[in-house]
Amino acid sequence: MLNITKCPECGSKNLLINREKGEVTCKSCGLVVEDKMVDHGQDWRDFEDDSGTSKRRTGAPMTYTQYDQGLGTEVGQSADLSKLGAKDRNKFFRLRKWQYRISTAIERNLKLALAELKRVSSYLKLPKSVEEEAAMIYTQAVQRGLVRGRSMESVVAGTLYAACRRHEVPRTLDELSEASGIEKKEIGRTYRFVARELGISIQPSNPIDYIARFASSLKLNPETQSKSVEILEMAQNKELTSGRGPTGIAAAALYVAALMHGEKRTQREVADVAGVTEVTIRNRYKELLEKLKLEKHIKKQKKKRR
DNA sequence: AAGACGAAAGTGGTTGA
DNA sequence: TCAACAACTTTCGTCTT
Repeated sequence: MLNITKCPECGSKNLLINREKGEVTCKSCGLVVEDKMVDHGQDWRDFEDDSGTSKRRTGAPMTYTQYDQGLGTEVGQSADLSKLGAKDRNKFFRLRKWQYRISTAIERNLKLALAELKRVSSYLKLPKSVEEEAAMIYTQAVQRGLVRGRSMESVVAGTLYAACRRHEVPRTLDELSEASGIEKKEIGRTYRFVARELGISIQPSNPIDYIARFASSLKLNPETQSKSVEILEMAQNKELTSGRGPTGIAAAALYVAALMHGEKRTQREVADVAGVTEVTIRNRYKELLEKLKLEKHIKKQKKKRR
């Protein structure tokens, strides 16, 4: 299982193996090479923070991407209906009607939603474990009636966003938006709502989590990549990262690292892959330089004329 | 000519009264 | 519910390479 050494997509040997998440990701092109080593039996970490009612999972592994998790029941067909008296027959019909109403409302929704979920997930090349988690969250959301008043698609997008964050493979709201066709702010809204209602605790996403993906779409060297991670860690120690958009910081760190390693990328290039503007990069970049005293590493001459 | 820089005004979201 | 606020964007003029 772990004898993969090369990315089948781009041939790079620069693979990132994450045993905890059970994934092998290509750092060069972002392809998820292998994600089948997941043990679904213990994939579910505590679903809520330590306080309060925990929904720790027990029992046999289930797959949430199957819309009824294989647990559906049905009131029987009308095979031996003739044996029943009129009263029983009425009861039978009533029961089946109820069963029909309950099951169709929830299950049909789930079926549709999970299809949409899979579509978006594969569009974004998300690992299976994320997809599973998103499906699980969505299922709970439906059962709690949280979808009411919201479009199914936006809730799907929101749960996917949440699942990505929990698995530390964050996608930006923009990417989710592009993949799902739902407006960014709508996704953010439903995401927050669902997260709050289900008591999912999600820490603010870490800029470092974005580095690998951004670096590979910019075709930067691994050294540059690890340099930018270093920069980010320093920045975090100096509390430069709080309150700032993680993508902006990640972009700036990448930009600086690229300069230091002579792999120059324009601000525009970096800005594009990170989904921020050049101005934001400049601001973060400026802060990084002065707060981290990195000036000496970059050839620079200051000249002011007016 | 393209990239980098910075000022100023505008936008959407969060927060606290 | 509303206003203040911070982060980020858009736009644009200027400087640098």
